[in-house]
Formats: sequence, structure tokens, C-alpha cells
Amino acid sequence: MFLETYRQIEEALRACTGEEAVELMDGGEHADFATTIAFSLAKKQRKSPMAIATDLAVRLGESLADAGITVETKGPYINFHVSAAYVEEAVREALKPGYGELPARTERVVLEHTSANPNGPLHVGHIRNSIIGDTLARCFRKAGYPLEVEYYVNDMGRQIAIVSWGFDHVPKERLDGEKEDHHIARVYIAANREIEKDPAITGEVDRLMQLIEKGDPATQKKFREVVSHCLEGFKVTMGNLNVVHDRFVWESDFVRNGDMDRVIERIERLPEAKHEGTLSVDLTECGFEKDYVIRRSDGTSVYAARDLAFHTWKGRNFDRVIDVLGADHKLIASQLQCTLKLLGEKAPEIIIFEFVSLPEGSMSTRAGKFISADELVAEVTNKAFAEVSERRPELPQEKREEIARAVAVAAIRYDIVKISPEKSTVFDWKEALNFERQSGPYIQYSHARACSILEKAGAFDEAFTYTDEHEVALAKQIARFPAVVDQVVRELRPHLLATYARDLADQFNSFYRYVPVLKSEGETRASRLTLVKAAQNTLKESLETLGIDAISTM
RNA sequence: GGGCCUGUGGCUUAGCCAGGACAUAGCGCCGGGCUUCUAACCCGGAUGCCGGGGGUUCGAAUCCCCCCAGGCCCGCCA
Repeated sequence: MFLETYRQIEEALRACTGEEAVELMDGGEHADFATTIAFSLAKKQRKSPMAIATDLAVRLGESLADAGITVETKGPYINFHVSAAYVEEAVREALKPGYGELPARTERVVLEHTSANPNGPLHVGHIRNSIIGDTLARCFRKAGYPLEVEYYVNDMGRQIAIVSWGFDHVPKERLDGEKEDHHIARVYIAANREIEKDPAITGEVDRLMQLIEKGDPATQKKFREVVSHCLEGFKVTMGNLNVVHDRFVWESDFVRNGDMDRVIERIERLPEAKHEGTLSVDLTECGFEKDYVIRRSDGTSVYAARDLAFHTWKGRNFDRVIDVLGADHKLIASQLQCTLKLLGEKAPEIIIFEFVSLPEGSMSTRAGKFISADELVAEVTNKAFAEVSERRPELPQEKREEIARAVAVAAIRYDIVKISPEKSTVFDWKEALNFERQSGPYIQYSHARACSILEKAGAFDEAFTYTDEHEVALAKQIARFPAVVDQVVRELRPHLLATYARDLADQFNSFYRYVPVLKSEGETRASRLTLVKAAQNTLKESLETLGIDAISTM
């Protein structure tokens, strides 16, 4: 409803002004929509903005009358107001299961996120990647795109060689109840300590890397075991956070199937290729001073070569390629994009998120300086269980545990996704354990309140008469949801959905406070119950698109 | 030294790409609200030279330039 109305007004504006860019915006407290186009027209037409606005408003009013949109001016501002029919239609649409879904698209999208090195558990920085990526994935599905979500498994890196070396040379027994990825971290950290003590070990690690590149079966088997072991742990962590991947793509597969050699051959033939012992690409055209190295002088490939093969494959199998990457990948991601363009391949769209650090400094798996996602989930779940036990002591323990898990995921996911990716953050336990306003649980709570009203109401006939300002404001907020989904996938900014869901919960809570539902009667009661149902459904769909369980009681 | 990102009340943050009507909200602080649909809630109050300085514009948190501060990166690592 919102999108349709927005487009109707845009079109009327274009028709009435002859301008392409019509500057239609949210009217804030003044109106439902507004435009300041009179200012820019004033210069061209050498008339006062107010005179232009007044004149335009009359013509716009005529052309939008059929759509039930009224137009008025306030000085040079032109304001648009929607009708009661808009409000009614908005509520009607929001009652439908799956509300917010956009028409199906045919453009195939591949989205890569998380892809952390399997040398230790996912920490609070990695899951920023997972949560941004997974939320975006849910938005793409909601927006009607066929989507595949991939985890790129770096199984040929130096870190894996170190872990592999560690399994042969440092105490490696898995402790009782220790998760696989935490086990790997312990071995990795211990191996690094050995390397610090005795730099000669580096040579042994180098040899492992040469063996893996050559395809030595024993080394391959060992690397694969180590990596699979770690991934088992990752899958549990991500599962606990409602993060889902469709496919795990292994880096080494591109070496084995020949894709990497093929892309290297093509690079060798590029005019920008440089053969100076190493094989590298001159990227000055894209503004990079340093060459992009593809193959070492000893003939082995670097990460970039496999990455180029991987992205060539993605580009040929999908219409849109999106990667979610940490800020440390900014440069190499640009180099990758540039090289793919030189090769005539599709370059990925890249979403960069800035780093999460600890109050005492940056995180480091190697140094064992990190807060694991598992620890975070456990702590937040404990706090949530304590809260729910205090509020709802009558519930059976199992139910309280179930609610605590859902609340914990909501708190963690929302806390991360609500911040713009380009802000670097410092992890804060106090914030992580806060379930008050501007939190995931706050939105879940609004949903639970709506569910509670509906449960107590029993059956009712739908009705659509809204006069109270809180009713109308809530309905208008409900109407925006599909437009927000559309905006998220267009701009690749999932935090917009977080902001929207919070505003929706705010509107619902105001409505809840001022507008009695169960105590009202007749048509009014029916209309309000219908609105509560629409709000409940919209809250549910918003929460689920954020990867948060829309629980009905808490 | 160079590149990218960030700087908004005591703290966290929206708005910035597509410049307009009194800069968004939360935490904390002060005060109020549970015999009334779940108080993980709601209402009121105090707190801002939107990092600093120039410029463009009728109009700048938003665009341009310079400076300062913080983060990330600049490897035949990944």
C-alpha cells in the first residue's frame, strides 16, 4: 500500500512538474508524504517557492483525488495525506500470512557470509558478519529472490597448516564436553606458542603448505579432518543463532577441479599481467599502486588465485553476487573486483562491516584474546532465564528455557544488526545483556502482548473502522513494512529493518497504552482486534526476517 | 607516508549516498504511572556550537576543500 501510494504521488509529481527527480520524502509529523520541489523550481521559473507550491498543489490535488490523496501546502512545502481507505487497505494486507513478501523475482542471488578461518571458534566479531549476512539473506528471500547462501571454507591457509602441525606435535586430546572448534583453538594457540619459541617450525609449516598445494593425499586428508572438525562446531554456534547456510564451498575444490589453473592461465594472457618470477596483475588502472600477486615464484598459488576461481564460478552461476566481509578485506576485495573486471567476469557487490573490539583492545584467535559466540550465547541465555523465571515463575522450567533461548537470540542478533555496519564497535557485556527498549526482546514483548490480546479475545469478525490517532499511526507504520524489505535489498542495509521493527513496536506499545481493545464494544472492538491481528502479523514477519523467533508468550 | 571507514547530549545511536519545516531514539539522571488487554511497558523533564575551520547554496548533520582524533588496510599471509 505504501509503495503503491508513494509511486502514485511520484508519478503525479512528474506529470505536473515535468521534472525527473521529484524529491518525494516522508512527511514526518506534518504529513504522510511531502516534497520540497517548489524550492528548486523557484529558481528555474523565477517565481517564489510559495507561489509555485500553491499552484502545484491545486493541480496535484486534482490528479490524485481519485486515489483518495489530499494535497495541501504549508508555505513552500507540499504535503500529501492519505485517506481512511488507505488505512483500511493497509490493515487488510497486513492480515495475510507472509505479509511483506514482494513479487517473485527471477534474478538468482548468491550471498556469501561468515567464511571465518576454521582455526578456532566464532567470536563476537565473526558473528557480526553472520548476523548481517543472515538478516540480508532473509530479506532477499522475503523480497522474492531465489537465493543461495554460501560459506567459503578456507581449508588451504597457513592457519590450517599450523593447526595440522599442532595435532602432530602438541598435546591435543579433546577435553570432556569440549566443543570441536574450541578444541581446535586450543591446539592452534599451543602450536603458535611453539612457533614463537622455535622459529624453525615455520619451515615445517611451509612444507605442509607446499604438500597441500601439490595435492598430497595424506596432507589433504589431515587438513580436511581438522577443518571439518572445526566446522562442526561452527554449525552448532550458527544454528544457535538461527544463522543458516545452504552450501559450504571448499577453497581446495577449485584447485582440485582445475578452475584455479584455468583462471591463472587467463590472467597470464592479460595485458596487465606481469611475469617477474611471480605472476601478478598491474592494477594501476583501478588506482592501486601495488601489484596483485597471484602465484609465488616457487610456483604455488596464493589465496587470491583461489578467490578469483571461486568468484568466477559464482559470477557464471548467479545473476547477482554479494559478499559480506570484514573491514580487513577492503583492499583485497577491491583488488578482486578490479581483476574480475579485467577478466570480463562479474564482480561481486561487497558489504563491509567494521571491526568489533574488546575494551582492552582488538581480538586475536592466535593469542586466545576473544569472546566466543558460544560464551556470549550461554551468558545471555542465563540472564534471560533468570529474567523469565522472575516474571513467570508459574511456567514449567522447560517452557522458561525455551523462552530464554529465544530471548537470548533476539538480544544478540538485534544488538548487532541495529548498528550500521560502517561503525566500528567495542563489545560491551552490559549492552549485550540489556533486554529493554531498543532491544530484540522489547520487540518480542510487543508481539507477545498482541498475541495475549488475541488469545483472550477469541473469535471475532474483521472490521476496519479507524478514527483514533494511535490506531491510524499504527496502521500507517504497518503499511511501510514491504517498502522496508524492498529498501534493504536495494541498498544492502539490513539495519534499516531493525530500525523499522523497533518503530513498529513503539507504535504498538503506544496503541496498547491508550486504546483499550478487549473492553471496547461492537464495531470498534472488532476493528481494534483486526488491527491487533495485523500488528501481530507484521511484528511476527519483521522479527522472523530479522532471524528472531516471534514467541507468543514471555 | 598513502588508501578506506568513523566522529551527533555523560554513554550508545538514527538521519548523511538522493541538502529543506523545531536533529532520531535508547541507557544514565530528575519526576510520575501496575485492584485496568503481560510494567521486558508507558508518560513528563533536564542535557546538543551534529569533531574543528573554510566554502557551495535561498537553505548544510547531510555536498566540496583543509585540519584534528579513533578504527582497518598497504606481505611471494589468509
